[in-house]
Amino acid sequence: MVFQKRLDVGFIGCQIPTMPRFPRSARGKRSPPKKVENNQMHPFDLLATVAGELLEKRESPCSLYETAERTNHVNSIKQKQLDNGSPSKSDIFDQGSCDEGSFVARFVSHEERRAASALALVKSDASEKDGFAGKSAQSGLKCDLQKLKITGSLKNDAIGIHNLEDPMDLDSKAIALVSSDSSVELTPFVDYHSAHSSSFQSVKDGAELVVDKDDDENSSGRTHNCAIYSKALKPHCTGERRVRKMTTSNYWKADLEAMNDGEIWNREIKPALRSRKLSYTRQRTQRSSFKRKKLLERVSFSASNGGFCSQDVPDSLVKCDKCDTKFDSSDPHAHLNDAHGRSCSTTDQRLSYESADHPVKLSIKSFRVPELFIEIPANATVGSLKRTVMEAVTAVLSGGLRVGVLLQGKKIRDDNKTLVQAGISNTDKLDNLGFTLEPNPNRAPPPHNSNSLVPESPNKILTHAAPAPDQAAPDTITQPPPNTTANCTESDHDSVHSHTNPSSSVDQMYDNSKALVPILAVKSDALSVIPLRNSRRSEMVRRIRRPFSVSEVEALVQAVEKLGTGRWRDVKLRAFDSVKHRTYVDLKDKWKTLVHTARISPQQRRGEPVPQDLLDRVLSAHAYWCQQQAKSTRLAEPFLLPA
DNA sequence: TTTAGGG
DNA sequence: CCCTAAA
Repeated sequence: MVFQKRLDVGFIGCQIPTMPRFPRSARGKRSPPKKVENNQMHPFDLLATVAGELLEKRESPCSLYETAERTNHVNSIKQKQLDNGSPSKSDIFDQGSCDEGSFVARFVSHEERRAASALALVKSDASEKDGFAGKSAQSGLKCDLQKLKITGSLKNDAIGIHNLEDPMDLDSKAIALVSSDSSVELTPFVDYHSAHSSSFQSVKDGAELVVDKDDDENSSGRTHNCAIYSKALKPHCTGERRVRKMTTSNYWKADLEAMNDGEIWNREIKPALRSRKLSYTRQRTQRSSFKRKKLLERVSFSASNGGFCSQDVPDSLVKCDKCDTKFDSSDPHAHLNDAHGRSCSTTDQRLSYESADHPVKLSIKSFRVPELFIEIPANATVGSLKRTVMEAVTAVLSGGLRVGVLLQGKKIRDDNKTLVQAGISNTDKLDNLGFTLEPNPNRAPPPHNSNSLVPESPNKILTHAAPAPDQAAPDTITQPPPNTTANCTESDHDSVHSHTNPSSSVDQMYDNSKALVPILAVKSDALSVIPLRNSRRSEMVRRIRRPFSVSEVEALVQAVEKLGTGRWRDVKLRAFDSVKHRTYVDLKDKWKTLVHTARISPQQRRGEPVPQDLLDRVLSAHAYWCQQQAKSTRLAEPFLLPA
């Protein structure tokens, strides 16, 4: 059985200037690299990367050069999406509401309107005391928020967000471009947040999420989750129409639930929402994932209803002082300006820039991933099919991609053309602007977890379905949404290639084998760039979590009762010899947790409950073998015994 | 490679 | 689950 499908990826919005102009050398340094943890994150990486590239180019002419000197004056950035009719509704952030280092993410839903969401990011750096000090000094930890407005264009159905942060602000904040790969690069950003706690609260209609100051990662991560799954990873085919009608939060929640039968939601997200404190394990797990998601979100949220907007704002609307960029926050139409008082972005889509000096703003509604060629036994389970598809997608996305730019169906190959020359700066043509993700012919897909992937050609991935999925291992997040393949066929060409942004520079970046992800650097004032594809990194994938089933526990207990607690290799061979994903270390760890579980009250236990009798056996066996171990130790080293 | 433990 | 020092 062969499947050949195209998957739609993401929803990315970006704004790019018609001409690149920011020297990388001027960017800040990057943070130490970290490993990637979930292979399923690759798509995110990819998207984040692409978005990052695009975003990198979005600095407005006016902001680029002043960035350096102004950097210290800006301490926070705030993005807001204003509700169409009631902007005040989304005005939950104000300077006083956020402590230093706070991170605010929120989603605003429009019940009636289709969807709009926004991510408000607020950050401040304690180390930056300069210009910011003036305002923040008195309030101590309060951060000076740059009010950025985002006006969601509700005309369209697409879920979208206009990312209207003032380019200037971004610059000032120092956008760090990092490899999505290495969570590391994210460090500046992430660490910053992790240093603070964040609360996660749902507002009123439940469609609004606020992540404020706190162990960010969790909360923000959750938030990002939606970004990732709903806008990036989730294939369009799931039903764009349906999606559009959902509020952002509902959307991602539903999305998560849909995928893997809600496993992610139930096991990861929901619990997280319920409890602010996650086990270290979970935190770690989510951390890296969310970091990436967070990055992606930063950029992807700029996507709007597939719209593209740009407009000049009268200087009178802008009050620009040397240190702060200000604009009327009450105005539903965001007006951002740079130090020169020039408006850098707004929401009116009617106007467009024709001049090469003006930035071209666009949003990428979605990316079409390269065609996948999958071969899987007819008797394979749906679950395995899902995994297979996911693996294929992951392999493709992580294997190196290029971005192709299509204008009115024609591929723009000349990377050196300016957007103006290519006709991309013309608003009218933007509707016909599209982006595609293409396998990078120069890069073979990286080794993957599943040995089932076999790159066939630059455009195809031949996937051999893994044998029968092991029943003990529940499918997890590596699976794509259930309806992925089913609906993919429907994905209309338009939705895939429609609006997007043009950027001849994108290709160049990929040519350089560098992928960038924009993040708001906490400390560095400059932009940092980190190569995405660390040859090695892609290989380092954190294993997926596979909770032990009761039967597995039973087998483990039985084996340990027989062999003892110090012979994990034997236990493995005895009881889990055929279960490849359970290593002796896993068994040892599981035993450890079992012992712990058996010692705590039932109320404190989480996850699938383990029969008490089993736990009793665990305790007795553990006690017995510890005693045996002690005895043998005593015999071996009698002199070490206490008198 | 295995164990043993901390993270 | 990950990471690692030790064995």
